[in-house]
Amino acid sequence: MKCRFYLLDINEGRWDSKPSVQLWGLDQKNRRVVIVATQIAPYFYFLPDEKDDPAPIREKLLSDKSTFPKILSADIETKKLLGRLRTVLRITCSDSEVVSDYAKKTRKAVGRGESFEDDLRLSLRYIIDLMLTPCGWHELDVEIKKFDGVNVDQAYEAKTAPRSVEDEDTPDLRILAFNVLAVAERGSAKAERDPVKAVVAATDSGRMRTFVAESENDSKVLEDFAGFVIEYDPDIVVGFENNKVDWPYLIQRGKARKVRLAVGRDGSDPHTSMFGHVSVTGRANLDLFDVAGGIPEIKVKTIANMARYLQVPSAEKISTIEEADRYNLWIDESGRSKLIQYLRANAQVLLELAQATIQYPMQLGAVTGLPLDQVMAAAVGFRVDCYLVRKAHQIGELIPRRNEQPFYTYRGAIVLEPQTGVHDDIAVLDFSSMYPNLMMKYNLSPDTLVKEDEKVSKESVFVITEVEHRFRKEPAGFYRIVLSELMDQRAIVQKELEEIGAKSTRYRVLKERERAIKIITNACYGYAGWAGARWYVREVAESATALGREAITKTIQKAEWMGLKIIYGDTDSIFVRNEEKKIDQLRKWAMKELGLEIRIAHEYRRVIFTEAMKRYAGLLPDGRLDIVGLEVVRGDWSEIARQVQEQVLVSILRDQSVDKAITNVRETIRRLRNNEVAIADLTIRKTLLKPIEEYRISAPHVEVAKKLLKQGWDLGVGDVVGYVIVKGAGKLFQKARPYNQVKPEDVDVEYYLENQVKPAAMRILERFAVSEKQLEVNFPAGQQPLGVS
DNA sequence: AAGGGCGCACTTTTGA
DNA sequence: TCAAAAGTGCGC
Repeated sequence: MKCRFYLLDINEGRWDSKPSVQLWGLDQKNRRVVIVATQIAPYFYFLPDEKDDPAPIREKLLSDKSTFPKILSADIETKKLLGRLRTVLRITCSDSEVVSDYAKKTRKAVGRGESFEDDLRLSLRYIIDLMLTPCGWHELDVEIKKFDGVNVDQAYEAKTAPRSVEDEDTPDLRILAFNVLAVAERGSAKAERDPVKAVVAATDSGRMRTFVAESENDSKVLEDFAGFVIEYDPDIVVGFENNKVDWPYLIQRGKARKVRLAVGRDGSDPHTSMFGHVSVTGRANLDLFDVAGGIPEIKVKTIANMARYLQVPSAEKISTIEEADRYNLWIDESGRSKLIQYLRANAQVLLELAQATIQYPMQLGAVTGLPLDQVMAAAVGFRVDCYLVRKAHQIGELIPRRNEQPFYTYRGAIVLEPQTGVHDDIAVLDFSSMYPNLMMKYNLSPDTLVKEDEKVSKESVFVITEVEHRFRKEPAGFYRIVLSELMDQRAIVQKELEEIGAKSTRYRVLKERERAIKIITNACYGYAGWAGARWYVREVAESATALGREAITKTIQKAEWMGLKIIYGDTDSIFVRNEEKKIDQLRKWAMKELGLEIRIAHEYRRVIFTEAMKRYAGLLPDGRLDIVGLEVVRGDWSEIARQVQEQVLVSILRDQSVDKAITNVRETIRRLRNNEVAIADLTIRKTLLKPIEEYRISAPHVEVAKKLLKQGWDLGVGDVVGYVIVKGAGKLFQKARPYNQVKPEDVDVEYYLENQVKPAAMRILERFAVSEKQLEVNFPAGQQPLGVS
């Protein structure tokens, strides 16, 4: 019988002592299904040295039963290595576990030659071999089977290989959001010591369950929560930092209490898997923290900030309770109910956040080929990697291993010195997808790169000026193939988007697909220059930036020759006077001469530059401010400094009043001096970018982190440390305190005045001949003329 | 178990 | 006292 199913999760295992993969998903009747495929042959490729004949090697491997008892077959095939046809042995094994070991032993037995694709896991192997689409539909012939302990509506055994089919439907997925509460008198709760106090789960069917521990024994909470997951049987499980915090905590508590959290659809426990994420078999466990990570507008990644940014229905109901306050709330009866309310509100918001954002991970999964639960946990490089692995397989390219490579830096893009001051009516022009287009146009690719000593005719190659790298014009290189396909896909999506209404579900799906395609497209340049990439070729990235520099330089020359004054430029953009005719002419020229499309990214009614590159603020036609690079948009400045700078920018750009700006700054200074500014607005946040012990200097956030560690808090790489500067003698790092351990009267007001508020305000005001003295309250307000550009 | 790239501004510490 | 180094987070 036929089965059409939507692929939600995939895992590998053994079935009847054979390697197998399980495909978990939903069918068209919205039944939860699992399909077990056992007709799978794990394999790897062996590429003999060019001097060696593959046939005797084949015989040798097949006959050596003591070393290779699990080799099923060795077939001589033709594959490509960087575009060149090569004869390889495809060595098929009866067990996926031996693949990488056999690859090593083969290299040893033969003495020379290379192995390929022995590093691909069986589930990934299966996905790419059959071109399966995570979060997409598939069809195959199946036979109904009964599998013990598997909790689905229908289980099948695969009779044929599944094939991906076009289907616009998105099945009705059940979502469960959860969060876990554990408290400690001092510092972070530790799973080996502090039991779980409560778990709250909310479902998209409108159910909300609160499991509270009646005593120190949390066995029942764990059992009840697991029971609820199994009962509701969600397809998607979400939380916030659930990969790093909630699941690991529950898993460890489960071990301590000997309670099994058999929440997988096959009855298995949640377990840590690829990219440090937690996998729940048969479901997609998703961490909304990773989703927030992909939204740069959300500066401090918290549930509340994410909810506010996305404006989910319950965003207003959410509050924040500091981890440090939870213990005291818990031991008090009314505090406890407040805490439970907080958890419930969080769970509800998490659910809504999942509903609001789930399409993007789904589309990113479908585009890259990474399963839904892995795709957001994977860094950008690994998403590109997975996409390229699929495409390589498709065109018969051997997939190189990711290995440690020497690392070279190379020259990047051009940034222009800005014309300092205020400018009216400015257009920002940029090249659309500059690097991808240049990579395609000049066929920049690992397989088209001509080696230094190689002789080729001049006409057959592109020579990249300055860096002198050469790339064959024909045939199309790997990156050209991949990028063209991505660009084409995006164009198709964009065309359909234009045709359908903005309110339909389909529109939202396509919008997210477009975003996913764009992200992968734009990441290819960086990927090519990343030493950890499978297709790392410095020359490709180096040539792309060289061509980029050439393109923008030529454009600047042309613009200036046309009489268009350049105010500023960075990488692929130039800021010019908004003169429609000339801009139009420049666009036509760029299309013809450079083969690049120039678009007007946006227009500014006014824009202000300091002397610094990459820092400016512009007034958009609708009255909003576009603030770039300045303290306002930096997360490592106090809120008070950012606010004061934003007010200055608003006064100057929108109201065109320096006086008003000065008045605002004075008011902030007054509030500071009067201790009227909340500690939260004085907190400075910095991320720990490496292990504490590796820091060579004493920085404030590092010292505070050490202090917190001593107090029993868990802190490590990637965590953000919030601190406040207090009065006292010594270096700054000696005066930094954890933000929640500071009393208002201890704040070092002078520091905030001199090192936060004034510098942030003066950065802008000094352009208008305002002196620091004028910011002090006792100085009379004078008439300040607007600075001229 | 998990780095896309380089260019730049800016603050604070370090060490001569 | 001061330049260099360390460190962070941004722009594109």
